[in-house]
Amino acid sequence: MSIPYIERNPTNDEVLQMQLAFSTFCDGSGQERDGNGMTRAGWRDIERIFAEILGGKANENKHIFDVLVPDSDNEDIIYGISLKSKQISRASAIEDLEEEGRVHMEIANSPAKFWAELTKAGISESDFRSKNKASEIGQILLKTIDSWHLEAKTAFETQNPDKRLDLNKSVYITVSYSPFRDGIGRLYQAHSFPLTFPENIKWSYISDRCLRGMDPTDENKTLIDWYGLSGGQFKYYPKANTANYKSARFSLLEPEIISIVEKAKTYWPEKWPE
DNA sequence: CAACTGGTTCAGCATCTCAT
DNA sequence: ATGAGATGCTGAACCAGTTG
Repeated sequence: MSIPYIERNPTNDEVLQMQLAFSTFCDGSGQERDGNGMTRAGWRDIERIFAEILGGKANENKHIFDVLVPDSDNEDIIYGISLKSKQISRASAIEDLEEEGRVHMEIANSPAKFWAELTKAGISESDFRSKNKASEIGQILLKTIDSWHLEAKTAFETQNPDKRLDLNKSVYITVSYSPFRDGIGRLYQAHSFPLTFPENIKWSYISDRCLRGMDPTDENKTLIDWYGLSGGQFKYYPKANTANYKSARFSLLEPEIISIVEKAKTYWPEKWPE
């Protein structure tokens, strides 16, 4: 039995499991409020869903890898999953993911870490402000992110000496979803991508604040934005149809909303003081 | 709608405080 | 004086909002 999103596309049944699992969080228990009493799964909920369905476990501690999944044949081989979720603002953008659409990932928000590496390489903020060394900076950003993965691997293998964390098959998984639309609700879709970035990204400043890397397979399309002076967001926009694996699109079912009190009464009908 | 900025939460760490 | 718990700060993680 191979692992969906890491070694193959999920089956129809596995997408159905995901649809139903996501839908449970609409009953009032999800972390995100979603109008008319509904809720929906927030990032922690999503980590748990993937951990359970893929047979792994969720870290829930803001580490690089949110979920760790053992290989189905050899439980000493572990794959890391870095999970991202993103509402795509344009209403029909979720449909566009089949063709030209791109997935939106916020890989990191840690200006301090990036700048530490840049400083080591002799690059200063004034270089950024004067729009110099674009490709040099871009390379270092990518290398920095790469080093986080290596650090995560080393840390894991130090703590679990008989296990191996396989970075080659570890992935980013992005859950993209549309805004709520009448009659449709929200549509969800998951895509998985390798941890490595493509080669030969061309970097240039597109404004005072943003260093941009263009997609080598389409020189007109943005692949990476880095806002080095405002929050340090590193945003990654791979084309959705270049994903390694993906789910079908799915909507959510609307369960009964169960209040916390109702739930408590259900669990402990005799204990609940009326 | 692309380009940018903001808000919230929490871990991790440093510093403070106060009873012993 | 000391050390354990309280307090506070920073940065990293997230999602989303605003602007032209």
